[in-house]
Amino acid sequence: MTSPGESGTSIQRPAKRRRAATIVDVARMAGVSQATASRALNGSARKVKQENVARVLEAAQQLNYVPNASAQSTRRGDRSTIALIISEVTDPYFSWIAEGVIERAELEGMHVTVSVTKREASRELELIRLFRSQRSRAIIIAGSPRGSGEVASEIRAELEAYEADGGRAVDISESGMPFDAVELGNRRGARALAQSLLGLGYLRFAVIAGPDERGAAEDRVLGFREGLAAADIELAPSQVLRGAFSWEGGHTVASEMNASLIEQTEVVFAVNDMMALGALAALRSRGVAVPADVALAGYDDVAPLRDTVPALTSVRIPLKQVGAQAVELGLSERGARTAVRSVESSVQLRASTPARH
Amino acid sequence: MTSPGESGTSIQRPAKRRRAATIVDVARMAGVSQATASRALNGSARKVKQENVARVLEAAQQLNYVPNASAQSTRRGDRSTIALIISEVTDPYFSWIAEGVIERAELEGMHVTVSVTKREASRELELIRLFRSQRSRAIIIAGSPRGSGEVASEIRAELEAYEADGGRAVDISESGMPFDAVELGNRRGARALAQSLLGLGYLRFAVIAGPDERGAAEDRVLGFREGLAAADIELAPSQVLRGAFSWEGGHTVASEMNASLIEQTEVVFAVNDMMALGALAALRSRGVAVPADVALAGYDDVAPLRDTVPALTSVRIPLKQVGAQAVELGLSERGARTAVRSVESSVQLRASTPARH
DNA sequence: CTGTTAGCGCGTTCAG
DNA sequence: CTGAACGCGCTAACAG
Repeated sequence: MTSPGESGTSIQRPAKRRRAATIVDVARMAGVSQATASRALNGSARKVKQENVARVLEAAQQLNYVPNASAQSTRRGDRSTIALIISEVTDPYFSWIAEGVIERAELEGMHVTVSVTKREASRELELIRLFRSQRSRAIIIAGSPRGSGEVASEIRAELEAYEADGGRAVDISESGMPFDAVELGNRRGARALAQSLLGLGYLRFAVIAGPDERGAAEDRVLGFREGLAAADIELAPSQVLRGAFSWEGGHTVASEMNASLIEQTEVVFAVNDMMALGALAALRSRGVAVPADVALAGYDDVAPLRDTVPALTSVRIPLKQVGAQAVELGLSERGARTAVRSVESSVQLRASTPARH
Repeated sequence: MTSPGESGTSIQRPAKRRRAATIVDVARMAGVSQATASRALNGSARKVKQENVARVLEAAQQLNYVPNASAQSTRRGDRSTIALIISEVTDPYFSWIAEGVIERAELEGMHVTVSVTKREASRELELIRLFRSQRSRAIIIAGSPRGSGEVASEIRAELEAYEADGGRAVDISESGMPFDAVELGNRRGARALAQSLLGLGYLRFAVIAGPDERGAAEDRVLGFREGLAAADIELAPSQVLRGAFSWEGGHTVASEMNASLIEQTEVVFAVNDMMALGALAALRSRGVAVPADVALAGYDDVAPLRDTVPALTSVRIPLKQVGAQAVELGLSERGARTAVRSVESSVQLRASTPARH
């Protein structure tokens, strides 16, 4: 909160009109009717005399005319923007999905508006309502925190209403909601990771999981459990630590992790890379060497985080592709049943989980 | 590109009406006039009988009514959303600014729509036009690539037109454009970094800069030069390497960096952290040890990138605060002159630049 | 307190 | 090919 601070050397600003030019102004200036102006500006079916087109375009240029998007879509019933709802902008998991969504949408000539829930279901509900009211073409939701509470069913109802009005909801997750979805294969990926780690000779595990048992991230815990079960290994409750889905979350969990638990653990699996990195930092500052004292694996395999030291074992998800597929679903014709796309993930073994002798 | 893939077990979707309910539907159902319905829904000045309010709300609920945002703003001339234009979503520099913008905007009850230029000026122009047409309350631009070309002046004209129509443009950078701005102190910060490095005993420098001499990042090169000049050290052209503003950019530059140049260099300054990390990875794979063989510094001090090994020296900018201030400017009354806010940055010396002997 | 009427800015019939 | 007139969904005047 700095003070207003008007810089002394700053530039004078030209003061002009206050109201934006409308198509009527353009028409008047061009000396044609408003209808003709409209036709000239957005090549309608009807033809307009070349000369008039030129005059209108000239006038528009002159007046710096831009159509009023609200009025336009009021009239046309437009649905020309895609809404993307994510939990957190600064989390690379979400920003890579966003990248994919934006790129693919642009290819289709659509614009994307990104908004953030901060993992609050109430905010998600509010946003869905907003986009419904804005007549967005599709609403893509990545990482909804909704479990089964009060708000959760309101959200579902809102999305159903949105679809009833002709919108398209696309879920990025594992959820069995009645909407189209892009599945990340979290469960399968985590199972594969567990098996890979077993293959490397690890036998004693701990998991750094999300704050509660809701959401798609929990599928990673589940899958990991299943993978271990194949070797008759179970995860005791004390071996599943919970924290926020962030660097800080992983850091906190690892900082507070019981020393004897660390002692007994050969490898820690954090359900996403950010948490893994937080844990890595915390372990390091506790004097616990990774991977010498304890190995570490993450999930998502987010690009710039790959080259930590030691390099982090993770499960790669083609996040950009996930975003792109969500757009494709959102733009496709809606069938009678929900459509599901899924992507392949792959275990990336690196230095943070060396083979155990 | 996966095939449509309709999952067999997927859920049946309820098919309903196709047109969204309007306020007329609500009014009819409640048995009141459309005007009363409007008043009941958004508590206007006039009072409405309690019973009617209840009937209207009930009907709205029943019909799953949501106001048509376009029609609403067509009528009210609304300006209730803030537009944020950034270069890249996946770059933490921008996503942290976005975080600040979104949080602060939410405090003011405004929504933010984020969009991305991919550093293409033409795309920036298109977006500004879009937001002008959408009557956004303010347009906040972070990291505009605009230099002085053809598009650059079009962009400027577009922004001026936008302001003439009552919008507010806010620039996040160092630019001397006639718009309000949040200054990052790039030049000052880079100068301070140079001086700190000199203080540590470094005498031979190289810089990894942006792809060209446009934009705010170039101020960092300039400031760095100024800092060195104080010790009578100049940066030869061969000591300024240019690459893309990304991990890949830094990686490429460092990969292709002349071996003898590395030999002669004591410390490399990359104009942002992402590039620094890319360079770090490249150097490492070339067998050049950091900081033993060459030291390394970045800029921005972006959060989750701090705990690399070695920890990266950088210049911290309070990015969230920058975003917040941009919102404050965008929402403030416009004065006759452009307003400028500035934030303090601070050099963070870490293991990647140890003191020399 | 309410209903009727008049626009907001635009695209689009329907006559010329 | 063009203009006059209408209506999208909504809010805000104006009369009751």
